[in-house]
Amino acid sequence: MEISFLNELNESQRRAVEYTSGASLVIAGAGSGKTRVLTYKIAYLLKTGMAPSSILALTFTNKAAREMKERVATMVGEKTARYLWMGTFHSVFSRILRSEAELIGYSKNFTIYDSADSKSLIKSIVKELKLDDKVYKHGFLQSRISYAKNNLITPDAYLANTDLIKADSSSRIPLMSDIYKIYCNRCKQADAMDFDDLLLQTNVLFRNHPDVLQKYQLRFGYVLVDEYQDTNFAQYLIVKKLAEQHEKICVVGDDAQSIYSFRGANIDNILKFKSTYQNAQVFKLEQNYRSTQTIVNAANSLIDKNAQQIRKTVFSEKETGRPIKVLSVFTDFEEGFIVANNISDLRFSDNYRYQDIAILYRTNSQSRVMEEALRKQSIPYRIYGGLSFYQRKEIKDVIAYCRLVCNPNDEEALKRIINYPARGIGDTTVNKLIECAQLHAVSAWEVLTDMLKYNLAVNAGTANKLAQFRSMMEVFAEQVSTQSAYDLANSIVKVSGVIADTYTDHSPESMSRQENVQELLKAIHEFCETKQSDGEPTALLPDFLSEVSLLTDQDTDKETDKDKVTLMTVHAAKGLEFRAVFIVGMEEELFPSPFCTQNERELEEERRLFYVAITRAEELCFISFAKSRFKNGKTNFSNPSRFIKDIDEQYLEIPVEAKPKQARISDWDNDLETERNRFQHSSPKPFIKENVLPPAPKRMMKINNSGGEKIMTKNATIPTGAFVKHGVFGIGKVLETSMVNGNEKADIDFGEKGVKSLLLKFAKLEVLE
DNA sequence: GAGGAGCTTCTTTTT
DNA sequence: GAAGCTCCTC
Repeated sequence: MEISFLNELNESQRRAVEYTSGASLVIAGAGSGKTRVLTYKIAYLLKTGMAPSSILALTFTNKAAREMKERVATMVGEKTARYLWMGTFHSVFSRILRSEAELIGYSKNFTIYDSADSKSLIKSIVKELKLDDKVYKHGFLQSRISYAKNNLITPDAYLANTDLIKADSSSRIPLMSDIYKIYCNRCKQADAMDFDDLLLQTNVLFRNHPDVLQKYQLRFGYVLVDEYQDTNFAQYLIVKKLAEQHEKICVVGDDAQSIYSFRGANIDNILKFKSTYQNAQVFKLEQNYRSTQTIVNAANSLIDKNAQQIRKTVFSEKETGRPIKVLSVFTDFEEGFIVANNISDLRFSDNYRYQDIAILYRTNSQSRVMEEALRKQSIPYRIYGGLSFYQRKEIKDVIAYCRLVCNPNDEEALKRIINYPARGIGDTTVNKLIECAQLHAVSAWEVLTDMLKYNLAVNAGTANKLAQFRSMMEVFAEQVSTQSAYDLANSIVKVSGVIADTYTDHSPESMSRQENVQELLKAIHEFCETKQSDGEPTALLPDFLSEVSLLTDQDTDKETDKDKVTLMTVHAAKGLEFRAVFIVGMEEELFPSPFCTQNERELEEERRLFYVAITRAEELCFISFAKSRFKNGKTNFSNPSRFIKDIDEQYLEIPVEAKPKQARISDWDNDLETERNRFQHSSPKPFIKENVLPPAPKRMMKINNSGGEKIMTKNATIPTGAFVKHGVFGIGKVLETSMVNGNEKADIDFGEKGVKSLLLKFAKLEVLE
């Protein structure tokens, strides 16, 4: 059959698209047209006679799914495309779980706990068990539970696993397995699944109900998976089971862009695909259509340092392009300033629009300095990540009401709103309520429905308040199946008093809370309208909730954000591309993250992360590092990231003094001094002001600021014999002071670190009185 | 039980 | 620097 759109593909892309007779793995280098292959393959399957409802295409983000659906729709028509099973793992399988929920002991309207809900539940369990929350840290417990679920280890299997039990007792958390078990029971009791459950319970469903598995095996004639390198064991197994019979499966990914192991992603899934599917065909897409040769080659030279990888030769036939510019700066403030300057330059002399430019960083907390610098220079920007719309307090409050109305057993929702707005039901009462519920092995709501029966020990006044709350919720609950989602949500915010609570004053904060609540109502309204125009029955509140719980920040993207610079983490940037990219904060202790330098495997993942960052750039890439950075309330000194050295120098433009030599600390101090001199002389204007410095702690006298302006005073002279504190060398004793070219110099004994000669003008010293 | 002051801790990436 | 927590007062 001649299908004309295949001519729009290169040879290897075309071969990957046309192979549909068995399992296939498409290794798609960065920028090699991965999404193109997926969409064309789906179009090809449709053109060759497959029904759209037989095609299952799984992605990791809603955005990727939406974009792919749109692209398929332009090729085969919207009418066909809408019947495709296309979405994230979590959304597709939550849909399947809802229709099969009763089989595994959940109800159709089960709640999805987000990670804040999980965290809160874990905290209360630790508290109820009267454990020390400094030993049993909720973050660690949460990741441990997530790890277990991702690897399909049930609480019983956990208990039987001697390795895990040993690890827990050596981490001094021997009760970990109990917490895990209680956590699962509580979720079940609340009729709630957390994110990991959506995958775990799907596996449970398929394992315990072979007929159900078979139904879906027959339904899905072809399975496609995007970003396969990011799948975890639970996802791997779901996919494997679904494709077991026919092996009509195509996975697409790039092992070099595997950056989600912290979420359980297992790079082995892609590395060992060929042994899972014996007859699998492998296609490699190696031509990069995105970036200049320099950027591709630089990225190749970096990733070459990783041992774990599927070797491939990514190449570009675009122009050579300019080298990657390395910017060495003194402070994080200067970094922001320089980046902002460069952005203005690009805009005026190289004709870049703001939307062509992105600033990428390792951690969200780095966005603040960048933001300030951009604002000072009136550069429009848009920050992705951080606190998303659905994580704001007022939004979570309203959603919690909705959740409780749809699922009265939802304990986390109940805890959140039982006393919001304040109605005199305090912590003591809530604790009693939950304790009582645990005692009788029922949900907290169940206790509320019959406080006498369960012997809830509260006084009459409190009992009355609880009863009032209960009847309010019952009135809402009665309307769940009759009122539209919008009408019900509207009466909830009015009757519950949430709206009134946001109108208490006229502060900007409460104004913005009002706006947000209105915005949410608008979103529910739009949701109902869309369903209606699709000819579906009236959208109910549970319908809205099932969609909203899997939305993320990126999905609330407004199209009104036109010409703005993009600020995001490198993780969030995966899959995106920009003409110019600034990768900031390329420092040790930051990128690679100090949590990931323990072993080679983690370090390689960080290197892949840097690889992802570089390959976002089409034309220009800038890498910057600061020698000092304000972090967690204090200034830290750091060295350039080891990863900069991993890039072949021929693709870099490095300022002389920033050449990464063996960064010995004693050399570093000299570098700092050179740098400070350079900075003082070349800086266009001093933008580091006194007030950006952290306040000097009591009993300490500040000798110097960090560069721009001299604030040293005569009486700041250090007496011989005084003890001083230095950011890098620690505490030392002043041996001698002298004047060098009009500058005061001190010889200081730092003990193990040796005796250093420092110019007081430059060295950041605190005198310990 | 509510709300605020002051202390401590803790820092990664997210469907 | 910010969020979370505890303790204190009303």
